[in-house]
Amino acid sequence: MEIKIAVVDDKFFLAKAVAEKLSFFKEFKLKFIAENGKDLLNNLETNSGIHLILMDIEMPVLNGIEATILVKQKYPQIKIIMLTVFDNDENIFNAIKAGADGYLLKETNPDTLRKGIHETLAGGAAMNPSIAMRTLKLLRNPESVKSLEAREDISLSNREIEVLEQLSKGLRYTAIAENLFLSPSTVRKHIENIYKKLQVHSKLEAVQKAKINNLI
Amino acid sequence: MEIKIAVVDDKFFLAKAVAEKLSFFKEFKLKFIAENGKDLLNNLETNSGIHLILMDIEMPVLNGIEATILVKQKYPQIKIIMLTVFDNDENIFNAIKAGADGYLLKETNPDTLRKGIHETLAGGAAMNPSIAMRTLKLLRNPESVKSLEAREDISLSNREIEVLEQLSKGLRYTAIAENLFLSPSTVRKHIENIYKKLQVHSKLEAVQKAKINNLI
DNA sequence: TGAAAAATAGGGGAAATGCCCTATTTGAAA
DNA sequence: TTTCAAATAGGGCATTTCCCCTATTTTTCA
Repeated sequence: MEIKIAVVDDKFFLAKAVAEKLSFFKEFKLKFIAENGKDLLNNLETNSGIHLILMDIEMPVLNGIEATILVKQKYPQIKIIMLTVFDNDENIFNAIKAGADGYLLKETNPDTLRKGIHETLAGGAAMNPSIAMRTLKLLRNPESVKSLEAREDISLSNREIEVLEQLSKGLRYTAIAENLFLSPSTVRKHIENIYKKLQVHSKLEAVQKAKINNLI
Repeated sequence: MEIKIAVVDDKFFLAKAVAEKLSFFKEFKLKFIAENGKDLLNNLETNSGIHLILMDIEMPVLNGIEATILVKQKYPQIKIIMLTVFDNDENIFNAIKAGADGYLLKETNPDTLRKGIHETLAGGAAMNPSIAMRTLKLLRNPESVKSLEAREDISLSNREIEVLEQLSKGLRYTAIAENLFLSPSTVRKHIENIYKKLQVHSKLEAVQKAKINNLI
């Protein structure tokens, strides 16, 4: 069966790149490219039978989140996969709330995109693993959802996040050192640095701040 | 690098099937197969350096959810992928809350399993699309989550809850004493009692358990 | 009213934490 | 290729926490 697809993106070259990825597979029929949400809605009125939309988020006139809400309202049968360069929590969460059926990054290779489309049409959700992990963290931490706007710009190293994760379970420095094959001194050092970056002064405060910012 | 894996499943033939899937790939080293959560924990004590656990859910003695909580508490660096035949919302949600890094179905083919393991070790989450869709629905519907929460029967006095609330903000005993017009000794005493009731041994654990059980 | 539970208060000691200090190695970026 | 951030490791010390112990007063409720 021929799968009818629409692409929504205001950046011409990016839309072109997506179109090319689709063209590798003969089961996909690209029906149109819309420049923004408004343009998409207009096209949908004349162009019936679209199965799936690949939607960018950042767009003028009507952005991808708003467009998703409107499309799902009017044509709930149409599947929507967000396809964007950005993967911040706020975008991910808003897209999910808006009713998106998947969330992939632009860098996704043609084969993964193809697989994602088929899975989505089969009733599943297409997500790349790092985004899947973000959704799991959001689910674990209802608090973090409430404060999406109040995020600070905190950059911890991978090692620091590992240590913080251990800390968050209530482990002592010695236990953390054993788990990560480090000396307790190193663990202490990492924790000192974490405290400075987060501007806190105890385990508990560190863990809470980390959770609000979806670091762990 | 060699990836050290443990499999946990009480059904011998199913465990065998998973082991065989892993054996197709030379980067995986199956360190042991445990029959249940208890057996897993025993094995982990002598067998250090495990990178990832493939865990069944339905098991006698200590099920996959409980085992995940305990493993993550003691060895947060170990990644856990649930590998089960059932995919009801309650299992999925509880597994995520317990700290699972992924959720795949037993029917998963060797190649997908391999990909999932690598993605998980790279910090992503392995999920099959139908399960990803379930998590999206859970995120959209915070209400649906509430009914799934597994709560223990813990009864704290009002005063204890007050103290716990202060504790959860990261305050020291002396600060809590001042806020509640108590002597530090009394605060200490309350906290001791709280720890006994919650069966924990530190501020952080107490606060987490209290949150899970909606006490604060 | 009498017993039980909760709240109050304190002592003491071992362990853990938080915060200074220095120092080497390594890997990435400029 | 140099320079800088990150990761590693350790010493020292004041403070805090955690876990025992006992003890009195207040509240609840059976």
